[in-house]
Amino acid sequence: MEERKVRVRFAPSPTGPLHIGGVRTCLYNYLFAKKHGGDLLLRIEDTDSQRFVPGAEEYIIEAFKWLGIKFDEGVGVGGDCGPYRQSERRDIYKKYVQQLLDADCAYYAFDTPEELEAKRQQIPNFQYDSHTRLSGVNSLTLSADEVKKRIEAGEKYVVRVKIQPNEDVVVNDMVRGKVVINSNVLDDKVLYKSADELPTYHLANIVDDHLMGITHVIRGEEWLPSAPLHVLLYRYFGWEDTMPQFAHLPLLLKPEGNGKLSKRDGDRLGFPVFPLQWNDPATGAISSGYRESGYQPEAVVNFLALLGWNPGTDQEMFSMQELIELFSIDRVSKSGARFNYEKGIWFNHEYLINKSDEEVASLFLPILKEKGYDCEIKRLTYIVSLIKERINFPADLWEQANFFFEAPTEYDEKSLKKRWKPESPQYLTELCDVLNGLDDFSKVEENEKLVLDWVASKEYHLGTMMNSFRITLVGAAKGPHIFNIIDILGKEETLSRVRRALEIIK
RNA sequence: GAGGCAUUCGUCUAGUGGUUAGGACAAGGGAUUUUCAUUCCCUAAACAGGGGUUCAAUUCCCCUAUGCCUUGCCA
Repeated sequence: MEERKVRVRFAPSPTGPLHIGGVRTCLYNYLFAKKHGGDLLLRIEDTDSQRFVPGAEEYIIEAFKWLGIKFDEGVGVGGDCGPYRQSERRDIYKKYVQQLLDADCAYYAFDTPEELEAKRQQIPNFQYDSHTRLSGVNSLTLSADEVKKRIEAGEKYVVRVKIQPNEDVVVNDMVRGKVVINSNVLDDKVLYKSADELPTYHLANIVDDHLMGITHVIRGEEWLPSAPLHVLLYRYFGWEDTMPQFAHLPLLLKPEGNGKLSKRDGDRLGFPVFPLQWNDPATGAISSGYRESGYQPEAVVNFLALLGWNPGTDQEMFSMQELIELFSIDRVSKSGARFNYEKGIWFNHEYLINKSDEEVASLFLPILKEKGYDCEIKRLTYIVSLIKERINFPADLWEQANFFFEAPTEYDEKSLKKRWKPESPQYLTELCDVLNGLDDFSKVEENEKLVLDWVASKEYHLGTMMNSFRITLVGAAKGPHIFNIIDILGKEETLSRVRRALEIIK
């Protein structure tokens, strides 16, 4: 077989917001494609007309745009293999369904959902397969005329794949190696439903991957059980020579308890499970997103990349470029990964503190405005430089810096108890005079030396002096270097805060 | 029930037929700091169990257990 250009696809179903596990799947596809100089396509698998949710497609596109994952082809970008929305490919699928029917690899079935449900109730382990298909209402048990009559009368039917019994089907998985399954345990899956004239996932998936020249199918482990069916479908179609290689990724598991990560875990534990905030059009419910929660897209990418893959070194911080260079499917782990969102927070912290003060200041500005304050970017950058290391999210900036904008109106009791001494009022009264004598608060080091020397000459207790001073400015025993604080506050505000505190604190 | 996949510190994971089984997050402790935080250092923490194979198994094989996935006219 000649070397084909790598082409992979991400094929979500527009049934709601994109789950974070889907984001990781797409990321791996992207990394794999770029690593090998190939293409990533976006295909929308909307063959279930029942579950279509408006806005989901736009959401998906916006989410990957935010994350810096670019599609080379597909919905939203175009390409030569379109349309890329399965609902727009009805006619294509019909042709291929017919091919399978003609090859005796599929058959019509008229059993109603109710009849099938009844069988499942009555017969333990019932499945539609080579053992049971002859008891069904289908083109294998009905005469050709009868079948024709029913179809022409508009009776609803489905087309099922006719699985050949008792053959070992081999799936060569890039992550798991050789997986062998006997076709006896496979059932005659529905390939096509006349009700909406659409194929099911299995058929559409194989036809599209083939037509779109997909070389590697990288998807979640939940697909592994149906991979043998897919292999068989390639065989029945006669496309085995260009069948893509499969890679089934380990699942993302709940942070605690059992099972795979779900939306509810996020609600319960307080972290997002979606890349962007999602406002459910039907219920009006709002689900939080990584973007709106203040995560940096680079942090999300980095975090997700390491959940199920690692380069085999101790390095943990990776740019997208590095990930592309280092990524390889054989370093993908086989077992499910618990979703450890605390590590995600750590990544966000790292990315935030690695940003320049100016960048972080620009993240702070809108938050500040929301609080009703404005600030010169230069001054804000200065403030940010003092508190940047303390934050995990941009929103934390306010908590760390609010006292720069709002004078304390009350004073933390614990701090007072520990740091406010009987001599504090006198100390501070005298300190005011000293501060008043300073000509420029921006001379941080110089001022500090002057004040410290003064304290030493008076033989005052430095800790009491400075901590009391801090409480009057901040309202508690916390915050960055005090001479930076008064530099930002300015002489007037500094003195007024001290004086006011002296009146209030008894 | 059936089929499949998996199993190294609490979590994400590295790793090897002979290692003090490594790193990170989280946890605990300490140092630094005029406060808080940061930073730095330290500590505790794992090869699911049982059989083989082998001089030697966490590593290879088998069994068991456990977990997960699938079992829809959803994807």
